[in-house]
Amino acid sequence: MARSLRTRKAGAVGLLLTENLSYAFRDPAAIGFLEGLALACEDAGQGLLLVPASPEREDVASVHRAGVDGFVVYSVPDDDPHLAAVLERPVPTVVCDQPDLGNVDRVGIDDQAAMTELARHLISLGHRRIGVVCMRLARDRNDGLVTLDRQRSAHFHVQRNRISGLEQAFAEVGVDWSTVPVAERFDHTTASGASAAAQVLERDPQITALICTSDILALGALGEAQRRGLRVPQDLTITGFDGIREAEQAGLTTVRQPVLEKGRAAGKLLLDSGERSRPRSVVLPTELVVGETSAAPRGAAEERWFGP
Amino acid sequence: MARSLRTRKAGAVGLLLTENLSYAFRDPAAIGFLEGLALACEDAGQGLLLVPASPEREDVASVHRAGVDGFVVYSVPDDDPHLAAVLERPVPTVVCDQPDLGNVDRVGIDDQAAMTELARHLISLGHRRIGVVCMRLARDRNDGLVTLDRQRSAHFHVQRNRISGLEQAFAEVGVDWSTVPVAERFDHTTASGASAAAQVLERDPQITALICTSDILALGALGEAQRRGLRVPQDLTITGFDGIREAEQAGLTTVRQPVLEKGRAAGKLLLDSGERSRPRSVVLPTELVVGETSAAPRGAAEERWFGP
DNA sequence: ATGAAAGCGCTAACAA
DNA sequence: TTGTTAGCGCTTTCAT
Repeated sequence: MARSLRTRKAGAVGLLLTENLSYAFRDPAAIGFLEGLALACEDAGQGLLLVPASPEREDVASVHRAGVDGFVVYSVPDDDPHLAAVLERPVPTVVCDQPDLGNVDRVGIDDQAAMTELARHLISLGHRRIGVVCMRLARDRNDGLVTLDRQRSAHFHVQRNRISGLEQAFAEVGVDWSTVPVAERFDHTTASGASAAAQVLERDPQITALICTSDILALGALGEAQRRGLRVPQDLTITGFDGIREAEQAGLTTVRQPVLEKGRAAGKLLLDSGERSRPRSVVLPTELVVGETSAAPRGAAEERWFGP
Repeated sequence: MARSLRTRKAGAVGLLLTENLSYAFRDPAAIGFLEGLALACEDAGQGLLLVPASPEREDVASVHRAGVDGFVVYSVPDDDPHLAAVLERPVPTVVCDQPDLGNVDRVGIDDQAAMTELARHLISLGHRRIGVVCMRLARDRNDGLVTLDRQRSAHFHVQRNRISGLEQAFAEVGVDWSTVPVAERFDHTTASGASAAAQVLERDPQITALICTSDILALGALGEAQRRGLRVPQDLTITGFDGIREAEQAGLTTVRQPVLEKGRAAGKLLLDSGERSRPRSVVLPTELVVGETSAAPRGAAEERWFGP
């Protein structure tokens, strides 16, 4: 410690993720991101400190005491006190999946464009009546249907942009977004996906497509559909987001994002000592993956045969 | 840093694993262990520092400079300089899957007994002519068949004990261990499992069972068997070790060990401030999982019908 | 060359 | 209560 104090080097990178620590090893997308970040760290001979910052606790001390030379901030709400604490520290920082803060390096994808592309795929199949299952939108727990206002003021950049990408695409074909049921879940688990899917289907049993903002949620929704005797994709189209291995195995229609590269890019940006003149921004490409869980709704298929 | 220096508390636990850092997020068994460790850390409000210590580098500095209140050492060779460096530091330490060092806390399983149980299962099925695929046995790379001497002087406690459990069980039914081909691989990947399986099968095409010391290796061996047109288990029995999800999905016969509990136990032991009088040792239970990749060899089956 | 001393930024103990 | 000071263990600098 004395050495670090004197040399002003800790030899480690801090990772802030506003989840329980163990989440980093439970969520496949997070694991991929961390593998990439770890790759960058090992190349530079740096350690990787997972900073505890559970969403419940307001305990910012862990950020202050973290012995690190810089921070990577991964997918936290933009009003998170831990994030504010990180930005107060005079060390380089890279934020991931965050809005542009103006003065720090950024890595991310174009969530809105990616979701718009997915929406257009569904629209071209004929879907007009849809439902949405999304992750936590703010720091408070709100396991239920979401008002328009809450959607638009969501503090998670990723969720806000994915939903707004959907809204935009569906607005182009005349869908009134205020009629679209959106169910939010605090915990990112397949159980959440299942219960949220159930909630949306109860609200509007006529939907032909259920769009989930993550693969984990979509896999849960898939289970719920099966439980209800709904065939996918004949009776219901279900889509995810992320492109995790489990989704691929399930044949899920989803958006693939390069999670490992995202982590590696964040690490490189942080550890690349030079070029710290102005904030850099890395936007990685995404890819629509059309699997076996999306198809034309039955009504649309009939329309094609019998005319409108 | 100054705070940590003054209070003599870093607020973090160090994890030493002699692999590239990113391995922690690539190997399912390691991920499970880390999830458990992270659970223990988050309960105590502690961070988790992954200390870089690649097997190639002899760079012990990362251990010295790590700002941590204690170390968990996971599956390193017993002669690893990083381990020695950890033991020199005056902080509590818990070793995992290591031989009894006498003066530090330990968490592990009974590898030898677990492997003996697996061996007895195979023996009862009638297997006598076998081959083995194992992980790295020492710090040097030796991708090839292993001499008896190298097996016995292996520096990885886990591998040494698993192999010796096999030897012991098969010796009881008259198998001369020096005739059993054992292939070692430095990298722990399915590709390694495949190439090692190929090497063993080329050395002795008559073997009826291929015992792998990890599920990852076994999954690779499964692929190699398929490539060679060998049906599993009719033509060849293949077994693994660990009980990872992927193994379960493949129906692999294996030994399940509670990796998450192992991590959690290590963390609890380290963070449990009291009771530091004498070194504690936690041995967790294992369970033989008989899947669909083990069956009686064809010769044995015929013997049963036609008599010896 | 080798050795002594200052100081990194904070906290804990002590003094007022 | 509030204010002051010594010192955590190392490195770096400066003097011998």
